[in-house]
Amino acid sequence: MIQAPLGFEDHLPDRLPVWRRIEDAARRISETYGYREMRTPLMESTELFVRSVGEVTDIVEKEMFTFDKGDKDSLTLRPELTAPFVRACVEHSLFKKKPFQKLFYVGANFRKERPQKGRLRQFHQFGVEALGASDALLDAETVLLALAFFEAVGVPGVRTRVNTIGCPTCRPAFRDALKAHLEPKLARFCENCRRRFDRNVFRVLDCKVEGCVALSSDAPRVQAHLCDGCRAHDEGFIGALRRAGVAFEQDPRLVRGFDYYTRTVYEFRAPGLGAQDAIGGGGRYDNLIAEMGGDPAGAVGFAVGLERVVIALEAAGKAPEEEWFPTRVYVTHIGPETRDAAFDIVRTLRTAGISADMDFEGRSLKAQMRNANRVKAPRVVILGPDEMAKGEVKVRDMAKSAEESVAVKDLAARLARAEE
RNA sequence: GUGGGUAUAGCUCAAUUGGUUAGAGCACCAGAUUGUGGCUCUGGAUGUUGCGGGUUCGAGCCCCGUUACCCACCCCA
Repeated sequence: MIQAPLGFEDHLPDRLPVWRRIEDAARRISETYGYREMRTPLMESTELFVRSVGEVTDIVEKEMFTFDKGDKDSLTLRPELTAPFVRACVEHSLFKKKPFQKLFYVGANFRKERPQKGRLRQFHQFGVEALGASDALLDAETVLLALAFFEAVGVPGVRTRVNTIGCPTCRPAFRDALKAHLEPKLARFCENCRRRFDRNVFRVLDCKVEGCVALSSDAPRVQAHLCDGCRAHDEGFIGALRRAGVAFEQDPRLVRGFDYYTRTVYEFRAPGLGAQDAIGGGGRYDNLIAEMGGDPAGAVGFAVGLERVVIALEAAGKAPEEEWFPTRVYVTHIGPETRDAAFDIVRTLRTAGISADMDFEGRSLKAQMRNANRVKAPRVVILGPDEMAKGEVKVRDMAKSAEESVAVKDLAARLARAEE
């Protein structure tokens, strides 16, 4: 038996209503906040992610699905959508047309990691990007939008953590101070932290190992090293959240994995997700547009993991298995001589915009009725030899168990009325 | 890449200390007076017990290997 590749999942019909609910909410909320949907290719030049996400990140080092390795035209299945969005805006000169763009996406991403709960190789994200402006109110707007989305789909218990990580002006000094502070006691940190020390020292602050948390508890804080611009920005962001009445936690240990983040970073966690409890995350990336060849301009955005939203909903008992039945009228037939006529009726109803279906397996009337009931069709048309001889059919109201005779030529109009 | 766990019907799970034709519920199919759904009743089909080897008179059960999946580490949504 051939099965789906590791970390790739089918979305069977019974599971789809949950996904539709989530995607509909994402679109509705985004548009309420003034964001427009954009779609970009599933593949991009490998170079795009190497330059944006960062050469020494896990994603670029070992998690990309890359084709034509080494080739100049090397392509990679997108591991995230921020960089592609910036690329598309620059490529199509959207910023010339309008320097400020508010865009959102719902789509698939790919990372070649070991799957576990809440982590797949093909996963789906909903995200928004406010590109071309540096107002701290936008950082707050994106947080509010994400929270409105969680509220709309019904994810309970979302906790918001925020932090600032400075900018290229002030971050180097903080990094040096952090390194200087940690270096003397490096040997007492866990193996991972010792590795992080060289790769991305800020991640040491994110370590969950108790010993490391204790060891770094008196480490220097970003706040003490922020430049004036970053400090003012952070205050603007925090102030806006406070005025909006958002419950959030300022966490100096919060850091982000991608190179392009500057200033504001934030993360949403939800219960029930297992080890991967981040349901969404985002922040500001003020240098990415320039790096992609656009005129320097700020941007901010987030991404939400939709599989994790589904898990959170399931954990909260809010994602019951639903079945989606579109058929409104089920047309039964008795004997082969009425089958063609039944198909004609189905065709007519569909043309009139009424969702209709019939049996194609040559089953008994009883079986056809059972099937009509199973697909929850509110009405059943019964066409037997007797009815056909009179040029009429019986229309059965399944809920009322009542039947009436209707001339075939009046059927579409009669059922259209019943649908209203 | 590393560690741990699991593997029996379409699904969820049973199967005495190793012992006969591996069972149940749900789902599926067919019936229960002529051409009529749900509820009920009756009947029916369905398995290479993941795969390969070993021990044994005898293996779903014990041993070894292998594969797949799950969870976790790393990192991230």
